[in-house]
Amino acid sequence: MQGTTLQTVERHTGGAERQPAMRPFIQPPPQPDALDLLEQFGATVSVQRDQEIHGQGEEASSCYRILRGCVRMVKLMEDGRRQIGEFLMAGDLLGFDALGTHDFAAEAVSDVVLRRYPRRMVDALAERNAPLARRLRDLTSISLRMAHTRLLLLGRKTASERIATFLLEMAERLPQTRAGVLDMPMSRTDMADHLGLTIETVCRVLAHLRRDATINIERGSIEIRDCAGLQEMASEPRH
Amino acid sequence: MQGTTLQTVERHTGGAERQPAMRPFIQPPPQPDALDLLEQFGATVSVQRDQEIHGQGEEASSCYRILRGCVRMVKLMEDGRRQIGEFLMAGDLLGFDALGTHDFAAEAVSDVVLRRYPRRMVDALAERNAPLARRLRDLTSISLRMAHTRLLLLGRKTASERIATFLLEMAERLPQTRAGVLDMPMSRTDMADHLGLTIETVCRVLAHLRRDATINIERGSIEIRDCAGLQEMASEPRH
DNA sequence: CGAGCACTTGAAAGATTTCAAGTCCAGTGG
DNA sequence: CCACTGGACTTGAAATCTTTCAAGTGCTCG
Repeated sequence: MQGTTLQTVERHTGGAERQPAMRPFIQPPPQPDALDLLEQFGATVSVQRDQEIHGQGEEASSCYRILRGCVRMVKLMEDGRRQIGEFLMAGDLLGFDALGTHDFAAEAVSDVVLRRYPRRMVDALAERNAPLARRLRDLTSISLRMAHTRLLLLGRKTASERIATFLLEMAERLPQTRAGVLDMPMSRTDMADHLGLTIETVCRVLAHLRRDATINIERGSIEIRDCAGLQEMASEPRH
Repeated sequence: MQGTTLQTVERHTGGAERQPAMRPFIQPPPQPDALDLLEQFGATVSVQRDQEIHGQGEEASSCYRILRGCVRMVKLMEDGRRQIGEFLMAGDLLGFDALGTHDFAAEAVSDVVLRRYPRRMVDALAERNAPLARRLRDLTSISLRMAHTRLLLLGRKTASERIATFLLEMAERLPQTRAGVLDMPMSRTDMADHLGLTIETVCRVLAHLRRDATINIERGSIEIRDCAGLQEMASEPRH
């Protein structure tokens, strides 16, 4: 299904392979994880920037763990309007919450390395392993919670609130080389399609934040200079 | 937690109780369902219109099956902005996809009868029963799929498209007394908060559809007269 | 060095919201 | 029984936020 875009780098047989050593801030989870069971069925694959990992509506025959890079989950309308459900980063899981087919297409925002597991195996193992089954359910619940949070953002927040919320979320999820400096792998268009805005509105709000000295904008990265200001602007929902 | 708003009508001990006989169009699922296991731990409760079933962020100690009536899932912001994640109808399940705490508050749109199950039991049974565990995971995946569909609606669809999509969705989910006539238990405000619009915009779009003879509006119900027209207007995403 | 693409910025247009009246109905009390 | 009140719903007009349309900048790649 997704064969042409994926280049199998290594067909793995041994134990759990961890993150590449180059990014020391991405720690493997120290605790044992029910998902570790899957490791023996994993294969490491590379996907180039803008290549599709799987299509929308495609049968969910694999799921993935992202080892490196950034992935966008994309839904398209007939006329080209696009919604990015979420961005996935190194360490995130992809497709474990699918039900038969993928709700979104998955595309590489940057060059991506991921570990692929056959869904057939995942389901078979879960059938006989209650902790794994539980873990998978919780994983899906976590995705659901994130989607619910985003409903409020898209339904009720203003453009500035959306941008502020997004920046804070990225600050939590992205590896920060220097304090407050976020590598932003996605384009302005991607941000816009994630936040339900146009690219121009994204630019304008970011420009406004820059003039405020709330953030600093550089090529491919954004520095958060006034985190508290952003938090105020984000209008988080009642806890 | 949710004690004061819920009135326990019956503490049940026997087998699966089905829908009340008054609404013949709500059929109990004929196939056996892994969830039937829970039935012996269920209790039937009634909740009056506008009463809370559980609060937002509250510990998810129970889950429910809706036997009768309509429930809204609500998220509030500090300043009162409100997002309704979804409406749940007779036959729908509530809280089975929660993770520790409820993402939304659940409120009765109309008088509601539901069957309550202790989550502790649900989890305990799932631990020892793989089909049930699988069923619960699939349930959560279904919720997630619906949320993902709604992200596109809120992020990218116009007001008319949102209304058309909503009406068609209700047409599929609501019991229809007469062909094409939908009992709409929720207020315009509820619809607006579900669709990320204002009440005025909802009214205006509905009025426009009425002038078009696409729908007919009555007290508490809407008749769909041109389903194909609505489908065209809804701009469904690529399949 | 030129082309192309991502990004920015300004100005005008437009969709939706906000503000303001009304209407309609159900329930209440005289 | 009927007027009254309040809430849900409608509708119009003005305001506003965001988008659309247009240009222009700057960087990267060939």
